[in-house]
Amino acid sequence: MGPDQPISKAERTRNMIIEKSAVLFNQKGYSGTSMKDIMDATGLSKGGLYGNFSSKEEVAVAAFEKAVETVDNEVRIRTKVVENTLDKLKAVVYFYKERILDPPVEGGCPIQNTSVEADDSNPALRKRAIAVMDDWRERIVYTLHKGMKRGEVRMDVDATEFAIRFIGTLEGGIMMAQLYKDVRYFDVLARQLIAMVEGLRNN
Amino acid sequence: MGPDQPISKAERTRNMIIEKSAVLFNQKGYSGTSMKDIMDATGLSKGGLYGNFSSKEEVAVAAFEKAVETVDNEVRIRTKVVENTLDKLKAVVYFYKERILDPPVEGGCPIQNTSVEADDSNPALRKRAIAVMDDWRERIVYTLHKGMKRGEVRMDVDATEFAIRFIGTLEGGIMMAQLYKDVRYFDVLARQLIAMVEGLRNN
DNA sequence: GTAAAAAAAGACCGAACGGTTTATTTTTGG
DNA sequence: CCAAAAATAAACCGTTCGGTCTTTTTTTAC
Repeated sequence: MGPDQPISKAERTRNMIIEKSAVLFNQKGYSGTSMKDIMDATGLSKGGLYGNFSSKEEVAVAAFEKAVETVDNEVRIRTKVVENTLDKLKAVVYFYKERILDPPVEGGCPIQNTSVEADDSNPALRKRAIAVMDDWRERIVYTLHKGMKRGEVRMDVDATEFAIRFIGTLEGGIMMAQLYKDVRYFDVLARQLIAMVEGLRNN
Repeated sequence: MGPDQPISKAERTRNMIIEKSAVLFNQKGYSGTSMKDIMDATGLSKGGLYGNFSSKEEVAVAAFEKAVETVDNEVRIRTKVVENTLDKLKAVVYFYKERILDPPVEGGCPIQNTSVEADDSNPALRKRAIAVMDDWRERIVYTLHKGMKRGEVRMDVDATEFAIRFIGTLEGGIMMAQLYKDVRYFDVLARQLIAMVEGLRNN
């Protein structure tokens, strides 16, 4: 790491706005969150907000990416501490299982929230959601390919197909658990996921 | 069927409002849909709307139940024409596969849309979403139990657990396909679902 | 056909919406 | 410490929000 250059007031304020609004957008959605909500959450005035962002949508996009980064960082902490490919995938499942009712960003999975709201109505947000989803999928694909090289994962596995199944099943479980506010709905899908991961094992 | 009693103008108008607004709410969500949107879609004025409903939320609740009913009717057409329990479950999967990009109600799965938006912010809608989800799950449980009596389904299957897995996986696939607007993402989860259904078979 | 009842139109309400502008304060680099 | 620059406050903009109320039109039952 180089020497940390001084961070301007503007930059710090901008980050604060993003952090606070990320929670709002994740809980109440894009349409459900007003600039007034963000003013209240940040303690800033209209001028303070529009001096740092040029529109509500720009805040929302930055907030979405911040929310994703926040979740991602927490997941990585858990996957980093295990070596085996299968354990890394299981760690993701266990992470969500533990945090489903106390998520890194209040409101649940930002990808899910943004996808479902933006798919029909907000092209800018939808585009970001797709990019994040692509990233996630490709990271799983990469993990699986590495696992094959290490001899931990069967060679006949379709990595992309597995990644889509993994993410889809996980998100379905998140959706149900969020609706009922009951982790047991996620648990059912989590068992399925663990079985899927075990199915990768190279015997 | 008995003689159809005359339907009052009010009742017809009310149904029309519900049908038109169901599409709007399913596409744009509760916060994203305004009474003006509903006025434009129905061709009615404020007076016409508030003469039939007392609030936006009341319209949204009726619209949600209508949307669910619409999807449900179409699914039933497909499940009714097959006899075997496993075929009935597969018919559900095939139905979504065919209609994922041209859904019965524009905007996708109303349960998903309503669940994800309402879980944090709209208790009335969330309550309805839970009720509908409960119904769906219990119907699958009932189907499985009937399948067991008929000797088509293995007796050691946990029906409730299967139903949750089935719905969760399906909804995960719907979410991904809706985001990408690409049925192939659903197809991956659909294959998983078919395999799950086959796993029920009593050999 | 007519009168009562029901339904719908449309003007109207205050509040909230996203966004702009100007004035003031705070930060910044010398 | 100071002046220029940057950041923020706050008044203000036109529009839209959900909802009400009065008037007009349409439906209904006789």
